[in-house]
Amino acid sequence: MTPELFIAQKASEAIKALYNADVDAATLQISATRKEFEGDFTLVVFPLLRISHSTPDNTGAAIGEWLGANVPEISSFNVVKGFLNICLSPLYWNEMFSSIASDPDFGQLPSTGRTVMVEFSSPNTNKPLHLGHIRNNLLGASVSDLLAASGEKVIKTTLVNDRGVHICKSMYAWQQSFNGATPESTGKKGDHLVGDCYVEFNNIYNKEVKELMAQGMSEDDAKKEAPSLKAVHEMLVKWEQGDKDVRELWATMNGWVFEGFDETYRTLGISFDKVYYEHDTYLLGKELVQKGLDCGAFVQDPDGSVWCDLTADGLDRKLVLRSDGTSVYITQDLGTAERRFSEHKLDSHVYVVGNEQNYHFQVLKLILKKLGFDWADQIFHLSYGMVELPEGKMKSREGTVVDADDLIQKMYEEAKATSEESGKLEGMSEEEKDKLYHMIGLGALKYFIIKVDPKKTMLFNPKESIDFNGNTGPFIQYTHARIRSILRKADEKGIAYGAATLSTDTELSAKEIRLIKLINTYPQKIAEGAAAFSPAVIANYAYELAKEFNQYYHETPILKEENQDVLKMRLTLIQTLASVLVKAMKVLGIELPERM
RNA sequence: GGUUCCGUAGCUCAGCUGGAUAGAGCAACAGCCUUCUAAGCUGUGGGUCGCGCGUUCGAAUCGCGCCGGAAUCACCA
Repeated sequence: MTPELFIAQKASEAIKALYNADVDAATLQISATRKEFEGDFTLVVFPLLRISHSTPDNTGAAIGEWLGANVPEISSFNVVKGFLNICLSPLYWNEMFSSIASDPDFGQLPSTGRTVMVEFSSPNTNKPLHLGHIRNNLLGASVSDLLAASGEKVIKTTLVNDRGVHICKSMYAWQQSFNGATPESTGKKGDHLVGDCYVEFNNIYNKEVKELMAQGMSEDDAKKEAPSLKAVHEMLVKWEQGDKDVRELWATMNGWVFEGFDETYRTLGISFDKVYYEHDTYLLGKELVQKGLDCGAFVQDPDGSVWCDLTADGLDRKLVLRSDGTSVYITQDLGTAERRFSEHKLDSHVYVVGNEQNYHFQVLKLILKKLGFDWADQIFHLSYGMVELPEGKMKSREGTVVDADDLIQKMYEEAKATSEESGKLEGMSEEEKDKLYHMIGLGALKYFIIKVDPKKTMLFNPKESIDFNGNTGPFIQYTHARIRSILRKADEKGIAYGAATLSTDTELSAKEIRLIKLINTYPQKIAEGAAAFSPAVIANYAYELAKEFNQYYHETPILKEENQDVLKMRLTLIQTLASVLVKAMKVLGIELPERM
């Protein structure tokens, strides 16, 4: 039980005894006492005045006195302007601390028995990953871990958009201008090579359009009549017909991209439990169109196209089947959702997709509801904002796109430079150092992105590289390294510590109680973060924890302590702190080093 | 025009299930390494929480209306 709940229950009893009124403990407002006042938790008494028919001060004092007299865990209280500040006894904190320290599963919430699928990443196979994809991937991976920590069974998945015009464009350009180039022959990562093809296609196309216009064609016509575009559409038709040559090239080039993506995923520490490919799923959903017509949710126009009318919900009419009988994007999404819920017996499904698709998901949910699926309400669109540069949006046309691989490499190099400058890594092997630089570089990048509320547009300034000081990943990594360093020294001296060594009457300082209180809120933070699908909650919590430790570190020379009980308590405290930091950062996909 | 989201210090961001004097980091300035790691710590300056009205004992937080910004509203995905 949390201390807040404990106090609320006791306060509820107090109100019953004093005023003979029944108040639900859950409705009482208990919060951590602000630093400048004395106390651990504060009960706001204003809402109780209607019951007490007295002044805030008198009501607070009356409840405080009752609590002091009847609850042994409450050692003292004071009332300031309608706020009842309550101090819990040292024994209470000692016992709480010891129970946290001895619980290896602390922070893992009990199983809910629910299964939730998280779809994220879902890349197109014509371009390498960029900064926007990184935000998607990091959010998806960490929200998955967050949900798992909150007791859900999580299935991580991605839907690879491996078919369509975009990949045909790359294929066409490759045939025209790349003379059989392969990742091996060029030494290029596969996704980058295919990305170059895509860029090349646009060059070819634009040149053709210009030429046609020079011959007197209007811009609109030229854009439609460019031979390269026609060739690409032919290619797409051939692909749909299963043409052997086209399919072969398609498979080869997609293969290159997948190899490239895999490498980036591996570096980022990202994996999936199940991968869907669009060429397998793009025909799904057509039977739902019939179902919609049958139940009257959809209507068919004279030209044969099928629509869902959402004007009553403040939206527009939405096409679900073209007049030629082929399906559109949303048709497929309807079908895949239905299949996933039935195949995996899902209780819920989270889609990590950028906010440019807010409308799409709004429509998707509504249509599924109209089709009578009761799980439609269990679909959540984790919508995240764009990553912008100081000069605005990233634009591939202007070459301002921040490439994922480049950025990761840059972070590695900066971590290396900073580490070497500090000169603390003597005696570490080159291999270990290399691993550490990756850990720090990635830690900085991941934390930088995850600490921001997902739904907000965030700014990335490539010139002012990501910081390693302050509210950053490396700061938390550094904090962990410091703690491990102290514990190593304690081990060398043969000092035993850990939950089993604790004695319950060891005196705790105010700072230590603060730390314990903060550690104790970790499970609540996990629950809160999971409910909001926001790993940012955990990131900012971890920072708070690390900062609190660093202050403690400076005012308390831990190893100089002579009282053995106090020494053990302190070592156990920082050990527990380190383990919570590790857990919290693991949710964010950030590793913590032993040294740095 | 419809829908959704954002607006907090010079900059990047927390805080938002209503509570006490709105917090961090960066940048600026001033201190602290013979001490368990200075990627740290301490201090100073910096705010009309976009604006207004309302609800309330109490509003950055909730409601309504403006203003500013973003995304989206394809027989594209």
